[in-house]
Amino acid sequence: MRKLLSSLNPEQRHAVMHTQGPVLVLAGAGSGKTRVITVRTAYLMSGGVPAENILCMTFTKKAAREMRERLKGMVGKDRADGLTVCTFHALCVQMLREAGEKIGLPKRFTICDATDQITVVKKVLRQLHIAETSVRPWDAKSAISLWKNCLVSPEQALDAACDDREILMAHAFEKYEERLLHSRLLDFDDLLLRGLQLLKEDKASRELFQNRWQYLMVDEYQDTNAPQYAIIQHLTGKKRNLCVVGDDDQSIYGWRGADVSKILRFPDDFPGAEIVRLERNYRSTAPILEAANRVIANNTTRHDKTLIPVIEGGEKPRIMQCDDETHEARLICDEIRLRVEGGDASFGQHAILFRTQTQTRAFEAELRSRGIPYVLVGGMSFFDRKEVKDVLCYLRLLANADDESALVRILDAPPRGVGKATMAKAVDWAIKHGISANAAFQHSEEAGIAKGPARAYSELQSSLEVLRLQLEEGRALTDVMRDMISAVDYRAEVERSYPDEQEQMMRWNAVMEMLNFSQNYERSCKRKKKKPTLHGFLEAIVLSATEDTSAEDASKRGSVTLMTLHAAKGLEFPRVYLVGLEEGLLPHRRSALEDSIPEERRLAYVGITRAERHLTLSFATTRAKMGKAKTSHPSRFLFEMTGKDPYDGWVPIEQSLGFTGQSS
DNA sequence: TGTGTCCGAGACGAA
DNA sequence: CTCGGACACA
Repeated sequence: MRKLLSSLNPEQRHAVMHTQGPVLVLAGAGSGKTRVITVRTAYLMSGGVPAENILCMTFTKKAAREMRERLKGMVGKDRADGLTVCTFHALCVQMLREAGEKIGLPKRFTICDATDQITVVKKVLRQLHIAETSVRPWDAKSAISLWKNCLVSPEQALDAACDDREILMAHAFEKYEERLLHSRLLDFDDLLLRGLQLLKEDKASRELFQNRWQYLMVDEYQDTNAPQYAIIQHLTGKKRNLCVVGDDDQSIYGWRGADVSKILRFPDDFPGAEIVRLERNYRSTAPILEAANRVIANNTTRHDKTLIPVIEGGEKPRIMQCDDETHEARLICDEIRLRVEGGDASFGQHAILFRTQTQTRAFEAELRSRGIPYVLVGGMSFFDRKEVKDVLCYLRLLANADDESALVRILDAPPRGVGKATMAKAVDWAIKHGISANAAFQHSEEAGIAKGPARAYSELQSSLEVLRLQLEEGRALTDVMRDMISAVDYRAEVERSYPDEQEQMMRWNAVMEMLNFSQNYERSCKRKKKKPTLHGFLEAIVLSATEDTSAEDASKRGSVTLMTLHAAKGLEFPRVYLVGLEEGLLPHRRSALEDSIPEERRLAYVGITRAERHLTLSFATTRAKMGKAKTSHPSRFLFEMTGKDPYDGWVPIEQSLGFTGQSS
């Protein structure tokens, strides 16, 4: 422990050793904020605080995983296992599973993801006779989510609506909530809202959890939104043992209702709070920090601070001009391969960061064709595959027969004689009577559902019912799942949809891979002496808390990391490629309309400050949009960074390859 | 009423 | 290029 403490600077040490009462750590990127949390946790434990009484909260699962890894290294695996290190959402699920019935939550709710939200939104838009051309489902989903994350009710949203579009979306919001309720679904935002409701309304639960988690730590506090903030308030009991760390320059979740002012208000919320500032950057070289400082200085409303480098020397960031996204990917992948083959670096030291998920495609193709190992973070690429989603939806239906959005998805995969006309009738009737579509099928005749489809539907449900009973009797999840796949004849769907035999094989392999997942889940439950349940399995997947991280991390160590800037926050890599620095992409096209250029700038800042030694910024002069090549212009952030026209300062492609630059 | 195919519009970020 | 909706056919 002494060794850990002596590795900190005086300010960090102060924050670590100030264990009683509220502490605010305000600091720039790379100044060791997260280190404060982890060492503080170890310090608390060395002082006799049981691991079970410590709660560390993060915003992304990646950050949670990373933090847990670091803690394992400090206090050992066994003691780290007792700690609660998770995202706000995972925390809420835990609380709700334990005590959700206290606030009247249905016992068997299912969590739904963004795709399901869109499904539900589409349905309510149709119900309200709103054309999808006037209100795009995706936009309505975002608006609803933002409302919920700002603790705005449908009524309040309607009151505050100032144009037709907002009125329509507010109406959709109201219906959306109804539909979710009847499907026994909770979306991600509900997890926070219900978690908060539980803490607020049920005194016993509140005291239970306050007592359990006597020491709270929150990473990236600048990203807390209203429900998360209120959850922290309620969990922090009279003892007020709360330590938050954050940086206003890294606030990148405005679209999720995060409010930077909360970090500034902390001393008012928690009078007597100890405030610690960390200003020295231990992560990056001076030239990289200079670029970061220059960009972020263009934001006007911020705490004026400059990152002070500890590491001296180092090479300047490079700017790379490319013809198009394929060229960009090719150059970067070639360079990575050269570096690794030359013994200069390992694959695991490289990260490729981008603004949008669609940018992954070109990189994945190039990496794969070179046989370079890579890990795609956050994109859930495996779970996004159609066949995997289908299987998951069957599982959801198994867990919750009322789950409408799962039902819609698999009803005709494979076709079984009940199609969308029937489904529409069932849903109409369900909406009219305030019940689920599943319940409406029980009243087929009244709902005007023809005999044939009605029978086909009940055949589906009864074959699922058999499996449900088997689960209740304790049959292993993986076995039930295997039977389910054959009971619904999913193989037929794979064969029907993909005439190409090789593709068929790949798709079917992915389905089989799901069985491995459930087996791993069962195994990890056994390790933790928990009972494996279908609900638990689905939650592990939707929250991506799949405990099989050791395998993932092992492979990651030797792999290039591909991720969005949002996912990259809190992480660091020796060699970073920040790609697609173009107007319309970073800053994103939408940000101009929403008046959120400063947030885009912070996003760029986050990207730059991930780099430890080498930073490469790239832009393409043309980029394919919707299958067509469009001209792109270099990002204003490149201009801000260099103080001159990007075209003037870029490193020619020839030089960016090979080993022309000095290496430190 | 269910299924197959063609065509047209379409992309932000995380849990 | 990739999804989902409309439309034609069974």
